[in-house]
Amino acid sequence: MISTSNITSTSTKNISLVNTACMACTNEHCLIKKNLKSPVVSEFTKQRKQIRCKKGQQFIMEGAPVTGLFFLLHGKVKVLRTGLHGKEQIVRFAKEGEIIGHRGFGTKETYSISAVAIEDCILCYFSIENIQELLRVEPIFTYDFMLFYANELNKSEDKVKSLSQMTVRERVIDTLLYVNRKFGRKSSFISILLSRREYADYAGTTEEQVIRVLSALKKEKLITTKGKRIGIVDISLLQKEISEHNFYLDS
DNA sequence: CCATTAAGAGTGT
DNA sequence: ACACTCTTAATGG
Repeated sequence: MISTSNITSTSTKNISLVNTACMACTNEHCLIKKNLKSPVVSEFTKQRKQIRCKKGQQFIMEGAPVTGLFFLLHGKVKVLRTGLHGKEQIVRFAKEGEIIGHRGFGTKETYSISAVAIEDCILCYFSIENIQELLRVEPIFTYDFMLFYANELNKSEDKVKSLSQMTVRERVIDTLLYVNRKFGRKSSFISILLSRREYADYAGTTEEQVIRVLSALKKEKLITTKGKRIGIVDISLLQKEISEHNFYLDS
């Protein structure tokens, strides 16, 4: 679950931020950072624990008792649920500023999802007791939190729709647009490294299907590839292909 | 630095 | 889904 073992991060890109205080944090989208002007929230911040997580490391295990809530300070994470046949379904990807583990929170006493780092990560962690206390006493924060939940619910309903109504090709395209929107591009390639398998796990298909759709898109000059990297050439054509079916989602 | 090996991409059946 | 080839990344001398 929570990785206590934290090998001091070595070679990989300087993640040398040591105990970045919330005050100095640059994640403007973080719900805590956003509400720091509240003295209650600011005081609460002292309960924060910082956890480092290496690429590939799992820090939330589906089915394990809920202990707290994670805020992603740095890095990228995939959130997944193990399907009936042992297949993993990627529910969403997360980047800096996002909350992870919120679903096992409330009535549930175990996490309903797993979370694993797809890059070296730094996580901010708060125990469930601390968060609950904050939610009880600070309505401004609670309100933001509620908005966040409402939004999450929308997205997951949209995801269900896309999985059940789109063709494989459309789902792969939808996935490409989603990661492109979320992580952006760097020198004409989507700035995240995902295996074809991971694209498949998000799109709800198999690795082979993804590879085939990708090479078809490549032939049609809609995307380019270089190893694992994928670059979108004609984003509007891809969007069009999905929006024509009225399934273009902004999740 | 090069050579070996492992992992992942891509394709045909 | 499986088997196979090819490419690229990781490892170790």
